[in-house]
Amino acid sequence: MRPTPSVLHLDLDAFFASVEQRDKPSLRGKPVVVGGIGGRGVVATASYEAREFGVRSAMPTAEARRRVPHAAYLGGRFDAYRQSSRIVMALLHELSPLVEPLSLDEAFVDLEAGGVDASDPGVVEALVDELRAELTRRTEGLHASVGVGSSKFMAKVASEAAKPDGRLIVLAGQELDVVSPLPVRAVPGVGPATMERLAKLGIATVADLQHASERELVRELGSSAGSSLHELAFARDDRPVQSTREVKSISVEDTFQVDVIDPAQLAGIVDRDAESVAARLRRAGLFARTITLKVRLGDFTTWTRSRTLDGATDSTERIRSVAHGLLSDLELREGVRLLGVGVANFTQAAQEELFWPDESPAPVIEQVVHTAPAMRRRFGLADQWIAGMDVEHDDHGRGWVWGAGHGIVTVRFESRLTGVGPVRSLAADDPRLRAVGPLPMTWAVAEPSFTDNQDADGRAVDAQSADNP
DNA sequence: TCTGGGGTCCTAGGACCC
DNA sequence: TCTGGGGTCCTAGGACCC
Repeated sequence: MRPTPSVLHLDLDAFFASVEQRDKPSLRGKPVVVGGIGGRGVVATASYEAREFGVRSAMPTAEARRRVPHAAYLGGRFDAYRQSSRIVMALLHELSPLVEPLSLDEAFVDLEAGGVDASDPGVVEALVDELRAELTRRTEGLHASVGVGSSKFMAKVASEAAKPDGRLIVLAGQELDVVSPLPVRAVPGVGPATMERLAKLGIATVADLQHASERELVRELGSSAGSSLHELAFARDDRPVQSTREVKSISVEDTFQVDVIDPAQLAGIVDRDAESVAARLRRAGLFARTITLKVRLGDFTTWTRSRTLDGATDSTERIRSVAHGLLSDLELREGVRLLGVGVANFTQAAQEELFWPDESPAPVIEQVVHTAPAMRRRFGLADQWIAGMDVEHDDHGRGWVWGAGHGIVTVRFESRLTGVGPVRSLAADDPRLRAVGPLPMTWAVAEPSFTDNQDADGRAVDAQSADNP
């Protein structure tokens, strides 16, 4: 804990949904849900209008549709989110060289490292107000909540309390007043399972947590969670803001619209996943020793099987062959809901083994019928028009896909720079209609070059963005 | 209502070595 | 001969986060 509130946490409000409302004038003030829009999708972000109906992140989209049938359901445009995220991160870098992105829409900033006089509350208040106003200007209408405190924990708790579109600066000495009345669930790291265990001990609030002994917490939650929770209960937290973090793993997984039973089809999916993971590994200039296969069955039972090699590899063939070996060791009699391949245990240099041990050879796939939407998109087989995506028409200009099916695609022709535009239905194979990228922002931030990417590879944000659809 | 995809960190048990 | 303790590596699963 620092003697002054010099850690800042910024969180963009309803980020994905807000970008959609900014770029789609007809959706402003309306319920918008961004996430998986297939039968097995979940909500990534709901606009505040949708939240009024009880729609929440991680809720099955089917449930959201039941609650708000009239909301706009959009598949997400990660290029657009990344574009705005870069503007925000660049703005934060103007405050301090020490910025730690947690995701596209969240970051910590070390104000002390930026030379800010955090001992003067007036200085911090003015800085945060200017930051939020400038953020809204540069992103052309997004809003952020900002918390400032004497540690990462306090800053995060403060920004959460400030939501939406607010700011809270917790002065040194006020920490316990802010933290004590909170439910334990508000402490980062306390999820449903931990909350249940604490409830059994009669602990519901942070104040309750303060009265529990560290020994009791460690006995119930294990040494790591137990002692860290005991510290956080008193707002003690000395974790530094870290601008770079090493990537520890890379993975790809797909949930299928319908469970897959056909072994040849499963093998084909493992093939594609292994290829995609190997490509990302090479792009990052890394070599992996551990390869993991993940399988989820129809009843949600989840298995992972992994193998650690003597050497480190970035070879598609090697990863494919190990993943196939792991798959064939499983006895799959039921349908598979999810399949994925991951790599971990990285080194910076190849340490290829001279000989590969005998593994089950990768089966020859004659014909693979991919059912996952991501897979179909990759193959351009179907789902050409996904709700929410940016399109351009030779005659009607820029717009976005409102819906598609039965050979028809419905487009609303509008953009961030127009008013609410008209809706037109077109033939799905209209040659004058094509998918396009997001409209450039006036406040442009250069996309990180390939070299920059490698340098910044430590950051989870970059690892995530590498292969998003 | 029926549960995404990308990650990180932790735990526990077994193998193995000294 | 039975009995160690500590450290490291690997595997599997689980909790959590956005």
